[in-house]
Parts: sequence; C-alpha cells; structure tokens
Amino acid sequence: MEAKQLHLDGLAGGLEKWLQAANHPLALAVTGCFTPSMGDADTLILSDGAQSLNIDLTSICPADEQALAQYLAGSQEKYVTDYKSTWHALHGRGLELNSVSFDAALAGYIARPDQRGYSVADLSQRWLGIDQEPTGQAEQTLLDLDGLGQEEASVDDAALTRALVPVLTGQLEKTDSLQLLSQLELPVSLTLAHMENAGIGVDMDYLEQLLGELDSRVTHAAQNAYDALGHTINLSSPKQLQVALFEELDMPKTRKTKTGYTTNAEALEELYLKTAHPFLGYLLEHRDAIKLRQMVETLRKTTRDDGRIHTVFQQTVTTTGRLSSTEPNMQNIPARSEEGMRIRGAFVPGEGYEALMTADYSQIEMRIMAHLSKDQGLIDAFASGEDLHRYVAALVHGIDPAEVTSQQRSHIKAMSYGLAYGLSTFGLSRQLGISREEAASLRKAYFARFGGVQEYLTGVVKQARTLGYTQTMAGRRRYLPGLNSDNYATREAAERAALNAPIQGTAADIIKQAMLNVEAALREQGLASRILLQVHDELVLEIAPGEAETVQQLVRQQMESAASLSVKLEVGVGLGKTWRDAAH
DNA sequence: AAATGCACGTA
DNA sequence: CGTACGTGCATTTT
Repeated sequence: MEAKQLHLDGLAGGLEKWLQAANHPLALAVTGCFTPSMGDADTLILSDGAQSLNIDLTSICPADEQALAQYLAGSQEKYVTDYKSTWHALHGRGLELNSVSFDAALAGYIARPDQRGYSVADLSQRWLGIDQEPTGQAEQTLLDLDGLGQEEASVDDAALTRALVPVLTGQLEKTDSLQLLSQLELPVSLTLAHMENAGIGVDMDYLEQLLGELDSRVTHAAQNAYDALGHTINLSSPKQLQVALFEELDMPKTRKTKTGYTTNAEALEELYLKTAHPFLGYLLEHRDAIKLRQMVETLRKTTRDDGRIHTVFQQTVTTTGRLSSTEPNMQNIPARSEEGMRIRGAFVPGEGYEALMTADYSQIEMRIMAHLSKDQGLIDAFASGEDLHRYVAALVHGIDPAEVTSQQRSHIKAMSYGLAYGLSTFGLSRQLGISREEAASLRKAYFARFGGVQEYLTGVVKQARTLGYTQTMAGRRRYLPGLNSDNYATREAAERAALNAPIQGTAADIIKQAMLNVEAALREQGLASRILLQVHDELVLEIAPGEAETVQQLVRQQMESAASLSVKLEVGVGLGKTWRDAAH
C-alpha cells in the first residue's frame, strides 16, 4: 500500500497544518461543500452514529483541531486519489460527510450526463460562467499532497463549490433529478467504494503460467507468419500489413478506412476464403494471442501486494448511466471464446472466502423493451416460459415453436437485439449474411406481430425530438441535440442513440438499485459475503464459507425485486472456485 | 509529449 | 449503414 499522508486543504487549511505537524496517517481532502437537501454549506459534519462532529470551516479554532484529532484517532487508514475517493474515504469508515466536491461532480453529471468534465473548474465554467484555470486544475489541487501554494487555489475551489450548490440544486429540481442523485447515485457511490476497496483475488501462479503459454503462442505465430511472407514485419502495424497484403501479395482490396484499407479480423477472414494464403491464418493467430497476452500482462501488473486487483468504477463517464471500469477495465475480461475464458480462471476467492458467485439478469434489455413498449405479444412471450427467441420466431413465422429451425431462431435473436440500438436492414443483412430484401421482409414480419415495439421505438425518437432528451425509468435524462442537426449522419446517429438510451439506461438504473438491495440485505443478515464487481447486467460476489446457499437466494431475491416491470426479472446464478467456473 | 487512428475485448 | 465503454500499439502532430 502507498504511504499515507494527511491532507486537508481549502477552508480547512488550518486543520491541514495541524494534522501535518501531527504526522497523522490518514489522507483526507475536503475542498468545498455541496448538500442538495440541506444547508450549512460551510460546515463539515462527521458522524458515525455514536458521536458527531461539526466544524465551521470558515473559522477553524484550536478546539476544532483537537476534536477532529480525537475523532480520527481510531479510524483505519485510507488514501485519496480523486473526488470520489475523498467521499469514499470518509464513508468507508462509517462516517458521513455532507459536503464535498464529489457531490457537486455527481450533481453536475446528473444534470447533464452528455457532457464530460466534472471537476470544480469545469462545473464552475459551465454553470457559473467563471473561467478558471484550464481543466485539471482542481484535481491537481486535490492530488498535490505536498504542493506549495495550493491553499489559495483550494480556497477558490471551495468557494466555487459552495457557489455551485444553489445552481446545481436548482437544476436538479428543475429536471426532477434530485431523487436520482440522492437516492440512487450517491448511495451507489458508497457501494462502489466498498467494491473497489475489496478488489478481486488473483491466482498469480495460474496467471504467470498462462502468460508463458501465450508468450510461446505469440512467438510461434509470428515466426510462421514471417516464414509465410518471406520476411519479417511488424504484425501490429496496420500500415505495414497493408503493404504486405495489398502490394506484395496483391490481395483484393478490403473496405476502406481513413488511412487505407482495413486489416481487421473480419476482413482477414474474408481474404483467407478468397486466397487461402497461410500468412493470414498466422496473422490472425498472432492477433488473438498477442491480445490475450497483453491483457494477462496488464492484469499481472495491476495486481496489488494484497494479491488482488482493485479496479476503479467510474460513475460520471457514460451518457446512458452505465458504470465504466478502469485501471484495469474489469468489464471487458474475455467471456466468449474458450481461450479467453481461461483468463477468468485466474480470478479466485481470497483468504476467508470459499467461492465466487455470478448473478446476471437474463435478457434484461428485451424485458425492459417489453415493459416500456407494453407490447402484449412480447409480454406474453416472457410469461410463456418458452425460450424467448424460439417463441418470437414462432410468432413471426406463424409456426409452432417446436418447428422453429436454429437458423430462424438465431436470425430472430439478432433482429431482437438489433432493435435496441437501431440496427438497419442493411446492417441486419450484413450480419446475417442474407440479402437486404430478406432482411427487410424479416423486419416487416417482425413488426407485424410486435407492433407495439415498433410504435414504442418511433415514439421514443419523436418524444426525444420534442423534449430534447430521453428518459429512463429512474428519470435519468440524456440530451440529444444531434436530433435536430442539419447533417444526415449526425441526425441518424442521434436517433439510434435515442432508441438505445432509455433501454440501456433503465437496465443501468435497475442493476444499481439491485446493488444497493443486495449490499443492504447482506449486511442486515450479518453475512460476510460481498459484492466485488458489476459488469452491466451481472454482479460478481465473493462467498464466505457456508454462505453460498443463503447468498444465492438473497441475491436472486434482491435482484429480481429491484424493479417492478410488467414482465418478470429473471436472474441466473453460478457458483465456482474461479470466475470462469462461476459462469454458467 | 500529446493526439489520432485502428483494432478488439465486454454488455 | 450498430448502442455503450477502455486499452494498447503504431503513427502523426505539436
């Protein structure tokens, strides 16, 4: 773990000096105050249930310093890396702090999730019209634990944050978003802090063995590729590949990109069918192996001394309300290929735990579509208990579910999923390898049976054009100025985004609520099992000895009741010694 | 050193 | 001509 330093800046500068002198191990940064529901923006309130401490940040006195020192004395160590962690650092110790700039950052995000940049400087510029330093200044102030001259800048941050309070509060009220912030996002932030602090266990021996294997795969594939080509090139350079493929080997040209011709996997597969040149096979093998190798290496490097990976969940990044994950990204660990799944085998329960559990929503976006569209056919499809795509295919083709061929089922499956992100008949035909006419008639047949879905989708876009934004079930908005663009491509892209945002966003609302429910229920029942990861429609939990059965029931119950839709929410649960084994 | 483009992993 | 992301590498720009 990193060395701990204490840091209080801004209006608490007096405290900072005192605590530095006392060489206190806790890192803590407070720059300003934002309380959407209560006032007292100048007061720092620490409370752990047994006692609370109020400090007037505008007039720190020695008595305040004494009280805070006493208060902090028993707390466990934390470190601060950004606004969220500032907030987490306090909440993670069972304290409540009503008034840090993290709240302002989240409030700014809720007010306009389509815009990026939620530092105090960004927010002040946007909402107060105050041009401060270029972006990044505010974070640097927080991060610069040893910095000189930070006090003055920090005072500005604090003052700006306080000035933001009424503006952002008003904005949240105006957009009916205060509840979304206070009842969902701020509580979820605490859950995320717990998950990040917990991290996920890594089997380092397994990972290193995997790395060795992949290394040799990379080496062999590269050597074979060079032999097939007759000389060495940088296989990772699209530019050099283009020379080799389209000039030396004189292969047919692929789809154009801005800088030449694509060399992506799909195009290479096609070239292989046309030319059967062995170089292409080795190149694809090299691509695959080097990608996996690089990913394993990243995981190895980011595993901390405690043998665990502590990802960071970003809460103010996506336009739809989903989380994202960085350092490393734990939401794109391979799951589809057999080879890729081996990476999931590296994630294991840590000491004091006996298993990992995955719990994922089954077809949550289609269920949300059924609910939002009120399409009786789709609602019945889910109520029937029949396999969804088989059932839908049977209706579309007017046959018995038992007569549906596997191709019919897969085509309908692609069509259904495509609806949620505005897939065109052109795109559908390309994806399924059928003609545009066939794709168009499939779409027509589909909407003949599921007219409610079509009406819903066109209605979403129409409403978004009128209002300027879409909305999720929890009231999360996405603004789409592109809907009125003069540019055809821009407008079309905005329409697809408008189709997708309420569906993807509502799924995000639901799983966030589920995370709160699950965590609360685990705590309530005194269980030691805990949530480690969220992957959009899936939770990964670490299971304490003897708790598997109880937790399985609890998780399923809490996730299924996170929202009340006109179709049932179904949750699949898997248990295993590794993340791979816990998948199902 | 920073920005851009391509490729590719996830839901 | 398919929504939402993050990361790494090569290459280009500053």
